[in-house]
Amino acid sequence: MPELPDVEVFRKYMDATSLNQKIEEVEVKAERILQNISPGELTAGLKGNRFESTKRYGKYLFAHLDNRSWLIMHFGMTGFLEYFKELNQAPSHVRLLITFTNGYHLAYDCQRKLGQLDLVNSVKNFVKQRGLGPDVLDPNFDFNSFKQTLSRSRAMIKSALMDQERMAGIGNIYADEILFQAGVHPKLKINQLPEKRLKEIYHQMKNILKEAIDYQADPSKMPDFWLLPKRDPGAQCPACGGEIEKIKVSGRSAYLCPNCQIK
DNA sequence: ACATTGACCTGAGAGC
DNA sequence: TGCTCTCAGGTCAATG
Repeated sequence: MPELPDVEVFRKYMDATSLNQKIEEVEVKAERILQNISPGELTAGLKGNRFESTKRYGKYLFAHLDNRSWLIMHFGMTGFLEYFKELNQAPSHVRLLITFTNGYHLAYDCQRKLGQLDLVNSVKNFVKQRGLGPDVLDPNFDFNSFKQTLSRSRAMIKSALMDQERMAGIGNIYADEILFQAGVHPKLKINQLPEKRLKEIYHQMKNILKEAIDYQADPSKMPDFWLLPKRDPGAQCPACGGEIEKIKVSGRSAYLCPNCQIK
């Protein structure tokens, strides 16, 4: 679930629900989610404070507190946020439960516990220390920067798109969508791609991610010509009607149309 | 440099 | 119904 578009949707959700309310209670239900902080420290850092604003960088969500520190959220494979009133409405795998003084709760749910939570003082330092590349939707990340970060690389294009140190935000399924729309086979090496193809990938990358946000990152709202809602071997290619194929690329499942995405 | 594999975790869904 | 198996949208480390 949580690639750049999903995280952007979570960010907006948090803005719409959880800002400017005093945090009354904090419950850490899975210590393993915490990065460099103890449950006590996290609780102390949140309690009595309010979230004032949010920020997203790649697949990370940051919530600014009025004590000037930032709650960092990464969602792993299965994370999401849920705001609700009654505890019996809580989702199934709550790992952090925040209760506001208005009686509502904000839950960070993460079934597989592969997400991460932390508290830091500076987003800039965090991004730097993590070695994250530019956020893919940053307007400053233009075609030249894109080309630059790929230059002289012999990596497979799909791996490069997903490499958070090159550029931050793209994960397995949006990489597949981008390459499908660009008509590029995921295993092609970067140095096998002429500039024209790279331009097409760049263009699709920006558009697909923006549009996915408009669709609330919900596959059921995405257009018929997208591959994403049809990730299923044997499904029909929305472009040519051929059979969608599933292969492994850098250890992950890649879905593609062997007819439309030539090697 | 880059690909691959397995580990980290838990549970949904498929197949029997 | 219940059991077993496979797989999952991420990242990290070890290995070739």
